[in-house]
Amino acid sequence: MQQPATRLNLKELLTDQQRARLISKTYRPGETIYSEGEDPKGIFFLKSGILALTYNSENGAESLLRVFTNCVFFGHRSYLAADQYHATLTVLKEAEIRFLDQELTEEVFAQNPKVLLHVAQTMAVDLRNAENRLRDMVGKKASQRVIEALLYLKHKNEDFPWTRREIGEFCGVKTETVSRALGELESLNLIRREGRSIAIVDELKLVDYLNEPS
Amino acid sequence: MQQPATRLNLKELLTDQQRARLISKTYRPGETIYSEGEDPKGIFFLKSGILALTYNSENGAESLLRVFTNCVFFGHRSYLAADQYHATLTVLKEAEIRFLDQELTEEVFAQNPKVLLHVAQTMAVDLRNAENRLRDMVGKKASQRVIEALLYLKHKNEDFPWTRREIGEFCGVKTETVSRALGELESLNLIRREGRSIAIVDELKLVDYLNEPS
DNA sequence: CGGCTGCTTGAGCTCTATCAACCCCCGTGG
DNA sequence: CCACGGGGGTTGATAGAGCTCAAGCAGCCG
Repeated sequence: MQQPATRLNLKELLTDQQRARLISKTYRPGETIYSEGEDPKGIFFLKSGILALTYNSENGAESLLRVFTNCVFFGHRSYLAADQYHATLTVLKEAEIRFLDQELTEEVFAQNPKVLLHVAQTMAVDLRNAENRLRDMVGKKASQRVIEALLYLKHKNEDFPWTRREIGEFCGVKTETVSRALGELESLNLIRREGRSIAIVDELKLVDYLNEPS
Repeated sequence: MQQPATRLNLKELLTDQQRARLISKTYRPGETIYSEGEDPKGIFFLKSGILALTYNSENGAESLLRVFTNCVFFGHRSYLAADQYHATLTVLKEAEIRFLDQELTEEVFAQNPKVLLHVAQTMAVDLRNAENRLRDMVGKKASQRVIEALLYLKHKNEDFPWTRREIGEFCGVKTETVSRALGELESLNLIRREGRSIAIVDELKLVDYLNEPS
C-alpha cells in the first residue's frame, strides 16, 4: 500500500460538473461548523485555515481530539460510521470550506475510488494516533504527554500560537500542569519559552525524553 | 450512508478464484499473530475466535486497545496507513484466520469496493470509540471507565471470562482499582459478582451512572 | 490607561498507583 | 490422597502525581 498523499487537490479528484455542485463557505475564528449530536449530511473539504475537533463534557472538562489544517477532508468519520457527530468542530483560524452533500459524496465515493481510499488512509493514521495517546495516558507522565501534544500541534501548524489550554486539552492535563511541565522541560533545556510562545531547542533530545522510563 | 454490515461473509465478497488464494491458519490461545513493529504483508479475516490488540510498554504497563470477534477484517489499519503495526495481536480464544496477501488485498480493494468501504466503516467506528475513551480518561472516574470497559468487552463476547486485568488494561486502570471499583458498583446494586464472573443487574441504571457528574 | 485573557506559582487535597498480605480455585506431581 | 504452586482476586496501608482553589503577573488590544 502506497503512502497516503500528502496534499490533496479537489481539481484532480472531481470532475468539472461535480466541482460545480460544491458548496463553498468561509468561516471566521470561533464559529462552529458542526456540533456533537448532529447528523452528518455529507462530507467537507478544508481548503485553508485551521479547525479543532473538541468534546465539551457537561462538567466543563474539554478534550481536543484532532486538528485539521490545509487540504484535507473532514466530517467523513461520522458520515461513514453513519452515526451522529461525536464531537464539535470549531474554527481556530479563518477557514475556507467546500461541502459535498450526500448525493455528491456518494457519487464521488462510487466513481473515484481514490477519494474513499484517501479518507480510509486518513482514518487509519488518526486511529493509530488516538490509540497511541490512549496508551500514553497510562504509561507516560504529564510532561512527556505535553511534549507529544506540542509535537502534534506544531506539526499541524508551526506558526499558530497554541495555548497551554489547547496543549492540555490535547494530552489530558490541566493548564496549570502544562505550565509546570513546560517549566520542567525548560530547565532540562529541551524547550525555551519566549513570552507565550514555545520554541523547541533540540527535537531529537525531546523525542529521546519521550522514551525514558522515568 | 447505510449502516455497516453487522456480519461479513467472505463467500459473498470474494470470487471462487480469490477464495482459493486465501491462506488459512488456526491459532491457539496465547499465540501471537503479529507483533508491534512488524511490517504488514496483507490483511486478515477472522472467521471465529477472539483476538486482543495490546500494547506492551517497556516498563510493564499494558494497554488493551481493541478486541476482535467473529467475522471481521483486521490488520487493515497498519496496511492502509502504510506503517508498521503499532501494537501486538494475540489470541484469547482459539481462532480461525484467513490471510489475504498483498496482491490479493490490492485486487479485492480494486475490484470490490464493498470491502474497502466496510473496512473504512470499521475504522470510523473504532476511531470514535478510541476518541471517546480518550475524553473519558480525563472526564470520568475509574469506576465509570470500568463500566465502559465492561460494556465494551461484554458486547464483544458476552460469555468470555474477562479478567480484572483485561478490564483494567482496556480502561487504563490497575487491577486492584478494578477490583475496588467493582465492589463499589456492587454496593450500588449495579452489578453482581459471582465468583470471578460479573453479572450486570440493570444495564439502564449502569448507563445512567456513566452520565453522573460525580 | 484599563481590562481581558492567558500564564505562572503556591498550598492543600484526592484519587489512584504501589506494595504487600492473604484467599480461593484448580491443576500437577509425589 | 495430599502437598504444592501459580494465577486470579480481594483488601489494607501508604505515597505521590496531578487536580483544585487561589492569587498575582504578563502580554495584548481597545
